[in-house]
Amino acid sequence: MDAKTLCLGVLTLGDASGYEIKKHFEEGPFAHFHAAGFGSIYPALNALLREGHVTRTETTQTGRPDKKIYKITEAGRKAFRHALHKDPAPDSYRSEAIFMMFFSDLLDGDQVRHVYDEYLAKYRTRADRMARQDSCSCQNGQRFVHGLGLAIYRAVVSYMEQNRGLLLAPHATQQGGGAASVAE
Amino acid sequence: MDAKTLCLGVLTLGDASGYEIKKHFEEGPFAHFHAAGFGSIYPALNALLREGHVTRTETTQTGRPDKKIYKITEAGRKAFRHALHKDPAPDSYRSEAIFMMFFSDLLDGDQVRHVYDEYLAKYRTRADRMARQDSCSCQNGQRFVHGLGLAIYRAVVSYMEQNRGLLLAPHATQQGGGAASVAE
DNA sequence: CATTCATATCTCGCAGCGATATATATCTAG
DNA sequence: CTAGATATATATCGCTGCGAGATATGAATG
Repeated sequence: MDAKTLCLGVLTLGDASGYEIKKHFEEGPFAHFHAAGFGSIYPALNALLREGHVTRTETTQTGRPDKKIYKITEAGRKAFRHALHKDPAPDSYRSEAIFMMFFSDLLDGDQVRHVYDEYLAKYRTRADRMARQDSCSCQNGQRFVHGLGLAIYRAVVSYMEQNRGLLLAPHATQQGGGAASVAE
Repeated sequence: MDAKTLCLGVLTLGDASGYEIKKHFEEGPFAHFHAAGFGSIYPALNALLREGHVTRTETTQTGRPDKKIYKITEAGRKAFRHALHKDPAPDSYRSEAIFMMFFSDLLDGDQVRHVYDEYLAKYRTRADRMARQDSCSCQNGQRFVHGLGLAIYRAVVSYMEQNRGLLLAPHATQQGGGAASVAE
């Protein structure tokens, strides 16, 4: 699925600028299942404009830089629906943090603890934020995806809490404690 | 984390050819947390050879094409350990299937059912395979990562089974027949 | 008064994914 | 018995697109 299709998808939810589309991929409802950077979004929007799949309105703002609001056209909706009817590419997940934890025996204790703590904190924050967001979205697909994200985040948090001992020294589970043998 | 570091990581687990390294990323213990294609692996191995981080042994096989076995050097181990001490890049997860399910209201029922069924089947298979693999790996980091993968897959399967109704029409599950109201 | 942050658009280089080419032996189907 | 698929094995090429930076400005922070 290319960047154009992703942008069209966001635009079916409402008109937006390139900047807003990016934010959508960072904080929005499917932030957790896809990403896109400026380097893909802006070229994609220009291509969509050329193809007549979106229209562009330039809004002059006082103070702020000018905004270019993109709106999906009927042709765009049709193209998007068409793209959704192809077989989905397989999922791809990549996590450097987990790769590091896999090799925890090659790392010193402080680094493992650091990576573990940061990772758990990040997933806790996300789970909390998602739980608060609730399902303001009325559409079933959106509710389904939101719930799935939440379920995954909770599973990760729960597993990590219960298996901390596997990664971090078998002796002390305390963090404040006095670093007995671990000296640097 | 670049392809070179990923290859070094695999080679700390044992000598391997480029082909075997690829298989490692497809079926091995961290298959689920990273991927790499030939287009990244072979150039990476050549670069590592130039840098002295691996050595290469050409083995002539009868029948099969020649194999080039790569072995990590002391310098390579050091470089790998060094790379593991940098802050990990944030996770990235991309799933076209979930993106599609998000927009399930724009798709016709057959397509949604198709995507849902394929997706659930794939995750069930993976969860089963992982459960069977067990933790033959004695190292803690490997056990931790294996368990985490299993926990995530189980959470996905469980959530999807319980929330099938959100995506697929509330009335009928209609697989074959005329479909009354409640079939399941 | 300086700096950092948030809004906003856009380009460029480099990494790397997917597809393809090449070669061969075995396994499967017609 | 041959045709095609499958598995082993290496390698390159083009296109996509990510990350980093350039550019611009007002508002909040120090």
